[in-house]
Amino acid sequence: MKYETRKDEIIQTSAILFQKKGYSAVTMRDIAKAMGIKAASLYNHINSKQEILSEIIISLAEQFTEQMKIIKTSDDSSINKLKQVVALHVNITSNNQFGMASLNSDWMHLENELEYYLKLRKNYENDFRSIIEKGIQENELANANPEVMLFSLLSTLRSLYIWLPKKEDLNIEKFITELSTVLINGINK
Amino acid sequence: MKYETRKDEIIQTSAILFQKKGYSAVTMRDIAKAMGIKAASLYNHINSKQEILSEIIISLAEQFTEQMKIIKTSDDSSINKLKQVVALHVNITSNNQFGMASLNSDWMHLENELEYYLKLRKNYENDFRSIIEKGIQENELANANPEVMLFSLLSTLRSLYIWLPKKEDLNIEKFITELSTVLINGINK
DNA sequence: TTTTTTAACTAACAACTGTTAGTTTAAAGT
DNA sequence: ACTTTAAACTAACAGTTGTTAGTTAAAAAA
Repeated sequence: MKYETRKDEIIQTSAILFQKKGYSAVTMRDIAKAMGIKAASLYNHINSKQEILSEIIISLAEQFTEQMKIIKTSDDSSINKLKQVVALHVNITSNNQFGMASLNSDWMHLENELEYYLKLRKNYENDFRSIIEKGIQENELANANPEVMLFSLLSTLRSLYIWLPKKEDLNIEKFITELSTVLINGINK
Repeated sequence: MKYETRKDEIIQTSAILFQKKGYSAVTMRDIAKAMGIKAASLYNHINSKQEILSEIIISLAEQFTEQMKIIKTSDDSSINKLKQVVALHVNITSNNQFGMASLNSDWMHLENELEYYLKLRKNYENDFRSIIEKGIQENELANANPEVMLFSLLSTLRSLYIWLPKKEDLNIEKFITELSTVLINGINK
């Protein structure tokens, strides 16, 4: 069986559609059609369109938060922690190709859960920033503007959902190594 | 006068709204309300909602394409060309904060102009890739995967529209230097 | 002064939106 | 055999959508 429950199937089908056109441009009739049923039938399994979006985004955001907490509290070097963050993004993204598009592009359409999402994101960014700042303090990272570093790293990691699907025959482990190298050592000779 | 024409005012007002909620979630009534007129009055100046999106996106995409052509055909070093590309993105983004959100998030809602937009983007990416590949060939850049380099650089530059507005009192020239340094030399000590 | 143009307005349209109510069918549980 | 549940259906709702038609008032051009 491909899906655990019918609700799960609705959520994953919706994620595919949301990724193509965005949450607002996808109708309940679009989702239903993709599943071969009528729009009203969706409501036997979910309570609202909004709930579908929440389920997609919040579960992903929580995965990031949980894993970041583990990385943050380990006693690895800053560089190693950053490598683990790269691996975290690549792994979650490659397993949730479609949902990551909603996380990045449709979070503002959350209603009840918007505040909670923003809290999770803020915490995540703060943890990320702490790792970088500690690395600079301890002379492990270059003495550059930590905000610029954070921006650059996070932008690349957040865009993975656009790029990973294009590379069908990708060796994930190799890619994590290559990406870490470029992000940490730059592109200079 | 803040706007050259009333049409220009509609386009710039729309860009602000599109940036917050995305093209599909913004209605003609929203745009009209933001301008203090009725939705039907917009049609004295523009032909369709679609036209507003096209005007925002295509003019920006053409700016990138034109400037890239100039950078590409100069006889600078690869590193200097890349620094110029960084400056190009920072400058266009800081002058078109809101429009850049549409360019990055709403291009798929283009209709007649979608094909043209995709052509411009493909050309731009190809030029970018050529600069990187030449840099590697001539031993100016690290011998890493050029696709990963391109992905990393482009992701960061395309996300500028999210970050620049947050830094109100930003020295643009200084930021271009800092960002170039991080992108080219990485974050390692 | 008269005419034309500009740019707003009201009213309405047909299509589409998320969602609800009530019904039907078949499988599962007793 | 009977009852309950799961999951589909049809029909409809009230509100919203982009857009058009026709009108009005004031400014610009003649």
